[in-house]
Amino acid sequence: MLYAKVVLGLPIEGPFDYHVPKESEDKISPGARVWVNFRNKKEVAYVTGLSSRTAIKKVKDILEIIDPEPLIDKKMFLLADKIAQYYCCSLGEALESMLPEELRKGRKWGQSEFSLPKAGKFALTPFSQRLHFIQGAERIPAYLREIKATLLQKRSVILLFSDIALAKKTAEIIERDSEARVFVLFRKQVKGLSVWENIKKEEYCVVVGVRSNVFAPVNSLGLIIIDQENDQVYKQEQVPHYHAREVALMRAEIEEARVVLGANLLSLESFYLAQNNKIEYEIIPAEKKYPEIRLIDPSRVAYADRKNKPVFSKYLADAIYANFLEKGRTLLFINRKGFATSAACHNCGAALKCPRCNINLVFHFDENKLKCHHCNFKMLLPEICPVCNAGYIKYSGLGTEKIESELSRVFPQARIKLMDDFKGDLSLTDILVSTSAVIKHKEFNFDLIGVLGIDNSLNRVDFRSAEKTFGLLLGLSALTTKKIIIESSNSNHHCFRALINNDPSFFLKEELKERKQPKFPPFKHMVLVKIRGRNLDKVKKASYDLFEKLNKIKTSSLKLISLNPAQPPKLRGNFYYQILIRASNPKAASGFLKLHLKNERYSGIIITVDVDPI
DNA sequence: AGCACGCCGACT
DNA sequence: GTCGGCGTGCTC
Repeated sequence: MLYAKVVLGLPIEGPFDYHVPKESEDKISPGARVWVNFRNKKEVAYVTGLSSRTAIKKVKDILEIIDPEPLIDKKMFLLADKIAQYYCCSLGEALESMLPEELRKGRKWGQSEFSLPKAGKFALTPFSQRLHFIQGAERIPAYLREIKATLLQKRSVILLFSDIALAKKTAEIIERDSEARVFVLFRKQVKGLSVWENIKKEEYCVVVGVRSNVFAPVNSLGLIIIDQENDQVYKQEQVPHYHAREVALMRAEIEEARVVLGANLLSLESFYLAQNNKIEYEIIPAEKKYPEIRLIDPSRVAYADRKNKPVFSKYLADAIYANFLEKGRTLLFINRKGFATSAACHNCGAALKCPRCNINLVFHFDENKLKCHHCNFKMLLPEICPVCNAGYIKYSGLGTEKIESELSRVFPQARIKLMDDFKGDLSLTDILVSTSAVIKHKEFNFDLIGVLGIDNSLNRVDFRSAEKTFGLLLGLSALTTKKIIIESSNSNHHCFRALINNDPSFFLKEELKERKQPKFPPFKHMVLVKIRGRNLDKVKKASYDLFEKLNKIKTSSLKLISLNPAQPPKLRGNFYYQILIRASNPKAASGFLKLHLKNERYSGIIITVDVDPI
């Protein structure tokens, strides 16, 4: 008798034993997909091993073997295993996240006639030589250089970009520059499976795509390049919540490949990695002239219109008008999305921070209190600002929505457009009003950029708010060679000091210092246990119960920090609570959670784990 | 995750 | 008496 051990793409660990029918014994191998009957449903399963015995009494038969040859090789298993351990998911879930949709649904694929050359043994290179960081706007030539060197060794290259359009555009450039086959691969692509098959057939090639392309089925992987690696899109929103950068490092370790991380501004994670491993990072100097940056404190200057709500300062209004008279083009940037979460003094602009965590406090209407979402610190809303002893604290969020109509009122002669209904021709526009969507348009060139409400972005309840804000400002600075006027009451913030001096590395150094004391990433890891359900009382009860239970278990692998309603607390009919955990070692923390969440069952409640949440 | 089994309340 | 609510446990 022969039994197969299989795993499924479900949040249950397994493996499960199935009987291999006599006539199929020589047709099955580990790594193949099979159809099985699992709890009365026909499901795709992945064979992890074979055995002549089983401890299970009622074993079902395998219904059908899908792959005559293994689909998943040893390296894929190793990678899936690392992902499952790090991101606290089952092996089956990790495996499924690596495969294209069609294969997960049991579709057959054309086996490759290509057989790998005798596993070429690559020299074991130390970690620091396998990693390379590139900071600066003109990164493509550096990528081409790295790609060329890798192809020369007849090894494959995987490139990840933050969006599909950029991936396609760069694929064309690479195609022109090199002789190797270049593929574009992404999920939900027409004929995606055939592209996937073709990649498998190539001895070595270049594959360009977005996040999931980190799993491209190339042979002899030599290099993974992640462009704009600080972008949040590399984090997957569904289980398993993997980050392509982390997976790239895992895969590179298995396949002895190099990793190149590029960005206008490196992520704090990468910067920390570089510092810890004493890796010099390559800084590419910009060719464009850097604009003059001017900071205006909106609490200390006159406004364009005193009667109405202050929308923008007189200084900025005058500059826009002067620019208009000279037929210059203005961009007015408003970070519309980042609003109304912090409490700040209306006089001095200071945001109220948690004395323990140094992050912004959140105002809760129901209790009229300020709370820290990290450690549960609470305080009553003070009437007087503790920084300037005057003014009054306001729940912030200026009326930015009305910017466009305000502009039309102040400048009736100007042609004003919103980015949303912008139709590609900048020449007919005097003033463009936009959110961060404008940053993608690297071809834009303004004579003046006004930045409004950036303090809302800086004061957000998120330890990454400064990093995100600086990234935003850096992106804006590439859209002009002349002048940027920023309204902010935080003129001393390292974010602006770095911007004025065009020194991103200064920002990274300062930001790293800020994160050290509160043990924020990249110093420690965060883990979020999310509890969701349709009934708020049940979710609440289950959450408190779970928090208590986890808190009672003695462990050094993690520290429970807080239990709070999630942001947002209600989504698509479900209520969300979350337990925030700090850990030095995500693998150990995941192991702990897997072990102890296994027996935690609450009716109508679903618990998921997000390691390194964004 | 999703589904079956099972034990207590309102009903033709 | 039974239909059906959801709490609990299991999936080879």
